[in-house]
Amino acid sequence: MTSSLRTTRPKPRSPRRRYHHGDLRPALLEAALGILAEQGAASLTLRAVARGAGVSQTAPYRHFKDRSALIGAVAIEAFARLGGAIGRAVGKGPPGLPALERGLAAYVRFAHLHPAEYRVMFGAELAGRDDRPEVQGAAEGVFRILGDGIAQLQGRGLLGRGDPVLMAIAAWATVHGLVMLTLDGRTAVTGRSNREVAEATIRVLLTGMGTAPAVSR
Amino acid sequence: MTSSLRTTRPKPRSPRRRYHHGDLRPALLEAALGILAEQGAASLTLRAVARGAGVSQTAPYRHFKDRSALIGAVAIEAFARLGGAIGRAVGKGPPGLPALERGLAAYVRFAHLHPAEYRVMFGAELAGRDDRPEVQGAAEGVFRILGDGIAQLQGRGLLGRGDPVLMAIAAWATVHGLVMLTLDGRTAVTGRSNREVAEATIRVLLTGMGTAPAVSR
DNA sequence: AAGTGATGTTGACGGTGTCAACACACGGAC
DNA sequence: GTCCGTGTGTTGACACCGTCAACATCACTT
Repeated sequence: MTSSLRTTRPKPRSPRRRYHHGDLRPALLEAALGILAEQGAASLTLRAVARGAGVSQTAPYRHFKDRSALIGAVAIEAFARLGGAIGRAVGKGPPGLPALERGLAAYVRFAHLHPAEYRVMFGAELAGRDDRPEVQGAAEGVFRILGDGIAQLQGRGLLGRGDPVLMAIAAWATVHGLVMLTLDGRTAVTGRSNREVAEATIRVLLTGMGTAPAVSR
Repeated sequence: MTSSLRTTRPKPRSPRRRYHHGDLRPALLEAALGILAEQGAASLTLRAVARGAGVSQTAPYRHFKDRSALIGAVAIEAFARLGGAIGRAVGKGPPGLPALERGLAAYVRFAHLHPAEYRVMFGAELAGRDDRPEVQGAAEGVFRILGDGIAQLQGRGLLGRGDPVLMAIAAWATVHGLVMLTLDGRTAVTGRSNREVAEATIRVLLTGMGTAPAVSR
């Protein structure tokens, strides 16, 4: 439950090859991030992570129930960092609609900087599981930033009326789809750059939210 | 290259267990669709498809270079059906913006009706491969419907100005993200129904495209 | 009638997730 | 200080997967 990457290593007591690693869980998550960055999401295998931590292939089972639990832990960390990146982007600069735009751009930038991690966050392994509430919670944390911001802007009359939750979902769907299409190389054939595509898409979204009659509910 | 599901079986000559299947490729694709519908995309394995067609596990290699080629063939078929569904929805009813809205709704409906197939179309196996141009082509076919429609509506002054390609990408990204989030159950916690979510998102999108200053280019 | 190329099968290899049984080592109870 | 229990890591094994090489079958040409 504590998660978080290594901060202070407990006991590097003996110098060489000891039977117990002593700090395996963070080491596994670290190895997972390394694999994601260097080899991509497809190579994120339980055995590869164990190898990366210099440990036997079944050792991870002492810290993660199964492969998808490890994936989930990685996703939770990544969601937290994504939320941090968005929060920082929103914070530094003028408030209001520009802040919302900076937040959305930060979302897209994070995904483009860490494509493999983003794929893990929204990959098939974690899709549609009502177990693993912690992963859902981490995702909701990011979503809440968006929803709160939108509700606030609505209150100041800077966005159209309507259910802020539905509007937040629409915004999330837009940036998520944008990220997925660009990450998958689906927009490459059009000759437009990722930057152009992102700017145009966010502009359409902001325009739509600005004057949207949105929804009856 | 011929693809397409079984239309006329060539020779069911001998009644029982013959060495050569005689019509394997379509049978494999049929089996793949069955697995997708009944067990989901995760179970779409080469061996399972072979079992489904009642054939040895390596028989598919006579018709598909590797697993991802089979996946690609399934995706191509699915893209074609998606395009058909969109075209039909656009065709039946009044033209103009309502037609665009019907097309977008049909896109979302198709994905919700065939979630496993949609996951295959946009799954990690096919993501970001510049080989397999046929899959890219099939996806482009659907994209072109959208782009042409948007350009046409722009010409009639029913949509905002700007690069129609970028606007089409924005629209595609929005519905794709919408589909992904709902398919993955990510919007379930908000308590909003898929229908509500889809309608609100499409409304925001249409509003954004209607008056969007869009893009300099 | 011969044989040739396309189509299926058999057997095998390495890789993967996962489980059961075993080995080690740290910490508290006496 | 010794004993031992529990958490942590290892070994060995199983089933499943994608893939390849070698072999079997069969329809069609000549």
